[in-house]
Amino acid sequence: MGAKPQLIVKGRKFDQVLEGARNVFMRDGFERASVDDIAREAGVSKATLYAYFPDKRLLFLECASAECRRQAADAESHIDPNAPIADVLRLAAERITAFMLSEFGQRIYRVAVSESENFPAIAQEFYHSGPKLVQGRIAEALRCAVERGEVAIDDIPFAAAQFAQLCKVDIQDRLIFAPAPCCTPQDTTRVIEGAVAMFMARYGVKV
Amino acid sequence: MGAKPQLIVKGRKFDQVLEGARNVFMRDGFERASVDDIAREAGVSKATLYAYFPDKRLLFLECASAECRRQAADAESHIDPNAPIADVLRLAAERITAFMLSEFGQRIYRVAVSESENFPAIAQEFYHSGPKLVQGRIAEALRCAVERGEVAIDDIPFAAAQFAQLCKVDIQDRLIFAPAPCCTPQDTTRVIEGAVAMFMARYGVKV
DNA sequence: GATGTTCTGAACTGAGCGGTTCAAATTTAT
DNA sequence: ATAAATTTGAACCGCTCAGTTCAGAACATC
Repeated sequence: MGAKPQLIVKGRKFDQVLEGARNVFMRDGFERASVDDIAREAGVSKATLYAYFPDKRLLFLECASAECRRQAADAESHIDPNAPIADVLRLAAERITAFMLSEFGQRIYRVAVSESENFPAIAQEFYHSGPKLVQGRIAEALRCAVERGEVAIDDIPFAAAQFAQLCKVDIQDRLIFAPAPCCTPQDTTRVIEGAVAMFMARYGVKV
Repeated sequence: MGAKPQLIVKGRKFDQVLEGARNVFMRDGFERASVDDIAREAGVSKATLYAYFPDKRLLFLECASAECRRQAADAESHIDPNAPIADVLRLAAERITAFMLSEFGQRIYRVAVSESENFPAIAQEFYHSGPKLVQGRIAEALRCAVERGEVAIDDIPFAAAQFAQLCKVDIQDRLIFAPAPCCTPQDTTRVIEGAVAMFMARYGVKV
């Protein structure tokens, strides 16, 4: 049989550890997560865990980095640069709101904010593999649309940031601060349509 | 001499305790703040502290509530409902960005997010005495402007939320996630002017 | 099935923290 | 001055948690 792809990981349980840590850290944050809990969740002995990661902080850093990479990979959507810009924006808005509404999106944001002071490196990585990356994608699409003459924009990155921001209207704050059932699909749709309408009103070229 | 205003507080050191707790909680968050630290910061013995607040959580709740009230009081600015709406919005935007950029604004947001899961009541109070309140103020101003025929808006609260959101473009994320020197006054001005321009393009009535 | 590696489980250390206690000291009120 | 209320400091309890240790079991490899 063909040799299985031998990864650089030293032992069998490496991935289990990372997976378990991911769950617990995302659930409880860095401080409240206990190493014993992580070991239990990972189905691994504490000794094994410490064989791989001699320090809780290192384990957290590794997890957070992995999550950021995963997040960036998930954002790898193919944007059709030839579609009408309003459609492209609507699609982007749908992805942004969906991410915010997802369990994963909320948890990672919370953890990133909470630990941004103790782990500034992680905060930066999150920023670049999340908001900044999205902004860049939108900017690319806008650049195409400007060339096609659909929109007139002087500061493209800024306009992209404005649009991304408009997608969060009322959703982000309520998700974080208000109790659970706070964003109906209708709300989301209104935010998305509102964002597109506002953006086109500002930058759209009258036909 | 006239009797000093006797507050309902039982002892002399009550305010000291609250003040010290405020500082430490805002610096370290709930979990990382130690009661011994708070007592030291307040210049008060641990026994005294526990005489007033028999529980760390109660102390935190009291502090957070007080901060929310303070925050709401600070927002008590007089909006001239007869001024042109663009000017009103510009002023509101300046206040919003100034708050975000302030040390206080950043700390309270961070703490609110961090503790929103363990203290949902606090999170809600923060939301209502902060973002929600601001949104309400803007909505009022918009209502006047609609009556004057300066703008045409169907969903006023939503439009207010949109504007408030536009004031945070790129600032909020960078303040939280990126290292310190990240927002020049020029950046801020661009965000404010960009928000007003966009809002007026969408809702302004052509003269 | 022998050998070397990885994993286990459970006990242990040491430190920090929330919360308590109390006799003595200080402040305030009468 | 005296009595009552408040504050102090320091020791103390019980608990949790990060990190260590190690003899032996499970596993992989040849």
